[in-house]
Amino acid sequence: MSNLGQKIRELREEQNLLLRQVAAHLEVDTALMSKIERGERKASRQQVVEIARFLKANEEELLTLWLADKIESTIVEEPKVAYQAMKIANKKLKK
Amino acid sequence: MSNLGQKIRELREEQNLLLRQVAAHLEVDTALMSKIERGERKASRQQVVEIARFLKANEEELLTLWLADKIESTIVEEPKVAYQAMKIANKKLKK
DNA sequence: TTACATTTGACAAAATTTGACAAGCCAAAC
DNA sequence: GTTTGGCTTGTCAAATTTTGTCAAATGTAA
Repeated sequence: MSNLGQKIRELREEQNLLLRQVAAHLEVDTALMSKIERGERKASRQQVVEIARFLKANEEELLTLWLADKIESTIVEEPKVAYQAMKIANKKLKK
Repeated sequence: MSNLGQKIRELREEQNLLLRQVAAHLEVDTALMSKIERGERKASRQQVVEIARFLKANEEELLTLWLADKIESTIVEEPKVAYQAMKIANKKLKK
């Protein structure tokens, strides 16, 4: 399960909401919502924003998890050089 | 200029090679090679491997720069949460 | 069994990426 | 000032990847 998906599921279950209800608010199929929670599909940025609103979560926090997922899926194929590449990217970030 | 592109250009110029010559070895258009060096197009993984061979460079080093470029382009749109997301991704990496 | 929530697989539609081609720019040589 | 050669740029079609739906399957509680 992805960082974001896990968080969404937690929030949703805490509030006793159904996948169907969250999906309805995003105007997407329930199946897609299921996939997003399980990390089988990535949510779009706009979807993350809407999910945050609907689940009364901190938007920035969800966006952080969403971006972390993206980074993870970028590096996962290159474990050998991932760490070093992260270091380089991080350096640029600080500028 | 991208991390990888800059490195490729340095290597190529050190060896007094023309874009056209490197392009020929990859069997791509010179224009594409130019774009790769300037970071306007991403090289494929296989292309990076071939470039390393042709320019007698360390393959792992070039792959590192190539991955760093990918990470950078992933995070650049979300500067606000990028640092924190990197931290999360990095944590996962260590496992 | 029924009813309902979630998951799965297959697929079409949509979006993004890739690379070629042609035309353009620039400097050096003539 | 024209030609030459290397590099760059814009555009576009093709290829690839991603997205989201639908139908069917699975799970689950009553």
